[in-house]
Parts: sequence; structure tokens; C-alpha cells
Amino acid sequence: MAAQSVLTSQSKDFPRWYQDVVAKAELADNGPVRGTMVIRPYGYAIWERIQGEIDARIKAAGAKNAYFPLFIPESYLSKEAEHVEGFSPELAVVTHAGGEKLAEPIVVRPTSETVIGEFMAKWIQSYRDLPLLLNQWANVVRWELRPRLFLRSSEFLWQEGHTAHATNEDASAYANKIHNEVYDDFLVNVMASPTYLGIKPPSERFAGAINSMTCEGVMRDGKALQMATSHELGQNFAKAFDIYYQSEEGKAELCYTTSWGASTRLVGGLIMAHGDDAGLLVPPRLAPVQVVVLTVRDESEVNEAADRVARSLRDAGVRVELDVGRGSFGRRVTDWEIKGVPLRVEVGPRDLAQGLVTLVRRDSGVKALLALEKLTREVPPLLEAIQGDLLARALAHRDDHTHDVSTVGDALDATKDGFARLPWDEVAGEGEGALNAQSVSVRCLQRSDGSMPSSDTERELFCLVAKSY
RNA sequence: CGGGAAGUAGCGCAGCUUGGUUAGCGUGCCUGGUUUGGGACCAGGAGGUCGCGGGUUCGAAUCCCGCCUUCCCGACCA
Repeated sequence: MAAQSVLTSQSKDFPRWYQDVVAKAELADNGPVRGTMVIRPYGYAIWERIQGEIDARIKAAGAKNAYFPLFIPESYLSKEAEHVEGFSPELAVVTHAGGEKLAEPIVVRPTSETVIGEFMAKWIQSYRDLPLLLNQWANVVRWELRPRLFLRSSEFLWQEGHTAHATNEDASAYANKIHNEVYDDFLVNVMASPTYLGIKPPSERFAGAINSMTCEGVMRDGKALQMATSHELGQNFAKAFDIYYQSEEGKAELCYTTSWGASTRLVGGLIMAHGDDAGLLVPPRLAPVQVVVLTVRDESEVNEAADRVARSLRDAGVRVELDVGRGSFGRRVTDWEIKGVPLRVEVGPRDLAQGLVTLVRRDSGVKALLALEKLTREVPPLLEAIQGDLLARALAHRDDHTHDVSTVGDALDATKDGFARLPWDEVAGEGEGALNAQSVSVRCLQRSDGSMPSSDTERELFCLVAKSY
């Protein structure tokens, strides 16, 4: 008997499907204030896995974690002209505290370049103090006009890295290092979500940056999602906050700074990069629950066997959840499918009599019988195989939804289905306006071989354009 | 923030046009029993300031005004 669908199908209504998954996989709820988000335990478990993987890579890249305050003097924001202009529409400002009107309003951080810049100036004296490599895990607030859970919430969680360097080359190299060794590596090897790496056109750059790099993901519906960004800030913030160092020659020199971030938006990206009509689908390396062991019948022998199976898999290093709950088998199966657990081990009396269990892959639905004693040997490589298949599938999806075109008109047509790639010269200037009028934006610029340009002034660049979240 | 739609039990909805007894239905939840290899069934039960505030009225879920929230489409963004 075919299970009746419990979610809106992607093809029928993709935004509705997304909301259904968020609700039924118990990832998040709307908070009481517009645009705020309650992240539920299962959603937070996924975020903690993302955090752990990204944090380890940030530390491997040499940055150290610190924490800066939520409240920022409003005057700090104003010190960098483009920065304040870019962020002022989204700011939440505290005007009253302690029962009194404040002399100077306090801004709830939308990002921390300014406060961190202030302290960089204090901590950096000599070239020996450079590079200064900082990161913080924090919440930030950017008032959103049109919120969506995980994708655009007025408050969200992220990591923001901030570094200061002696030279432009060093700053640029470090921003690139983060982009490749932290973000791209995480996205490809853990989240199995290959993106397009490129630089933002001037119109899409971070407020105050001289160059912004992006990882542009291709979602199941063909739309773009920026999964992470790294910015070269040049000397803009160093000038605004007097971040000077004394060189070997004893001269005062301005630093070059960078900043880079990835947020809870990644959870939204995960949903839309791998999810299907049965719900979420989490790649094994990322999954907080890699295997669910569930009993087919509520009998003591079955329950005991399931418990042994779960233990042995845990001992083998697999993240396992045991489901020996009562209630119908089909219901429990569907619930775990919605949550996207990559592999299911079904323990039932018929199989047990032959010393077997049934393995079911969430991605393909393929079932296989396996001898109990082979489980701990077979499951880890099977999880890796699923990981590999998800990556291959995502890569194929990305390429299938990217179309090479030569004109803005063809690009508009092609973006009904996904991304379009065309020469940047065709788009720069008026073309960009024509695209924007149809809700299509330039997601990133690349060289013809797909590599990352050093600046948007390079010749013969290509651009990837798409509708975006 | 502009245009559209909507808010009634955890979730999905009916009732509102034409105001009038104890506000219904499906699903979920609780209890008991039968079940359990792809969203089980029977019986009983709990659960509502009808989004919030004000107004009209003898009487408001229903009519009027304001606000809040959600969804869709734009402009803004991680």
C-alpha cells in the first residue's frame, strides 16, 4: 500500500513544501515577534553538526574564537560610510534602557566589523602582532521585511571571522584560504552541496568591502542560495578605526582586514539542496542521526535484538538512534524519512529468525537484507557510499540546471529553470538592470575555466545569473 | 515597506454573506482494548478568552475601526 503523502510535493508548491519540511521534521517554529525563529532540538542538532565541522576548519586555518558584545554604539556604524549606508535600513536600535532614554542609541549588531575593528586597533601595535585572526560564534539582527525560517530571519546565528594583515596580498590570500579550506571544503565534503565559487559584482558586494567572494548553491527548484561569503575589506575599516601597526622600519602602516561568515541559512540550504517529496535528506557525514534502528514489531526478542544492533553500531562510531516505540510501523518509518535520516535498519522477527536485518537507504529507497554479524563492518562504508551518491546527484543537478547562453534575453529565459552563464561584458551595466527587473540577479563572476577571479576588472569574465532566495 | 490572501482546539479546515441556545468536522492528543513487515482499528475522553484591542447592538466568530502575526508577489539582505 503506497504511503499517502504527508507533505506538499515539491512540484506542486515548492515554498509550501519547504515550510512543511521545516514543521514536520521538527526543525523550527516562528517566534512570537515577526521574523524571529525558534530552532527546535532536531534543527539545532543539525546546526551543531554544521558548527562543529566549520569550527574545526576555522581553527585549522589558524583563527581563534573570541566573543564581542551584542550592543554596539550607534556612532561606530557611522565611521565607515558605505557600511552604515548598507546596514541602516536593517538595524534594530535600542533607545531606552534602565527606564531612561539613552544619550546615544545602541545598535543591536547586524555584524561586528565595527566593534572588532575598535579592538583590533587597541591590540595591534607591531607587525609582530599580525596577522590577527579572530572568529566569533554569535547571533546577529538584521530587520527583515520578508522573513522565512532559516533563509531570512531577523535574528540568526552565525560565525563571523575577522582578520587583520600587514599587506593586501596576505589579506587576500587568507580570505581565499577561508573560502576554499573552510567553506568550500565543508560544503563539498560534509554537506555534499557543491556550489559555484566566484566573486560578487560591485552591486552585490558587502557594504564596505573591496571584494566579496561567495559560494552560490543551486537549490532543487533551480534558485540560488548564497551559502557563505568571504570579504576583502581593504583598508576601509582600518582607516575608519585607526588599525595601524608599526613596521620593521618603524613606520606606522594601515592594516588590511577581512571578514567572512556562514549562518543558520545553511540549514535552509541543506533542506533545499537535498530534500525530496518524502522530506529532508541529510548527508551521512552531516547527519546528527546517521542510522535509525527501528523495530518492526513490539516484541521483547525484537526489542532486545534492536538494542544490541544499536549498541554495536554506536561502538563502531556510528551516530545511532534506537526507535522501539509502540505504534504503527509505517508511521514511524514515515517520521524518520521526513527527518532525513540517511539509513534505516529494520529489525523484525522474520528476518531475525534467519539472523538478518533489513537496511533501507533514505536517498534511493533501496532495501537490502544483511546478516547481523556483518552490520558493523558494512554500515560505515554504506554511509560513505550514500554520501558519495548524494554529492554526485547534487553535482549533476547543479550542472543540469546551469545553461550557457550568450545574451541577456536568453539568460532571462534560462533562469526559469535555474542558472544561466554568459559573458560578464554582456551584462555589466544595463544588462544587470534588465535582469534585476525580472528578479534575476548576478550571483557571481568567474573566469572561463570556472576559477575565481582576483577582481571584477579582469577581462573576459563570465557571470552566473539566477533567481535567488 | 507597497500589492494580494488569511488568522476559529497541536495541525488542516467549515461556520461569517443574511448577528440569535451548549461553535462544529478531519487529524493529532489522553484512557482501555485489539493491533504492528510502509502513515492501523474500535470504544470512551480531554482540549477553544473564535489573533489582540476598541466600537455598533438587547445580543458579535459573524458588522465597523485600529493593531499584531502568517503566506504569496515585489523592493532589501547571510
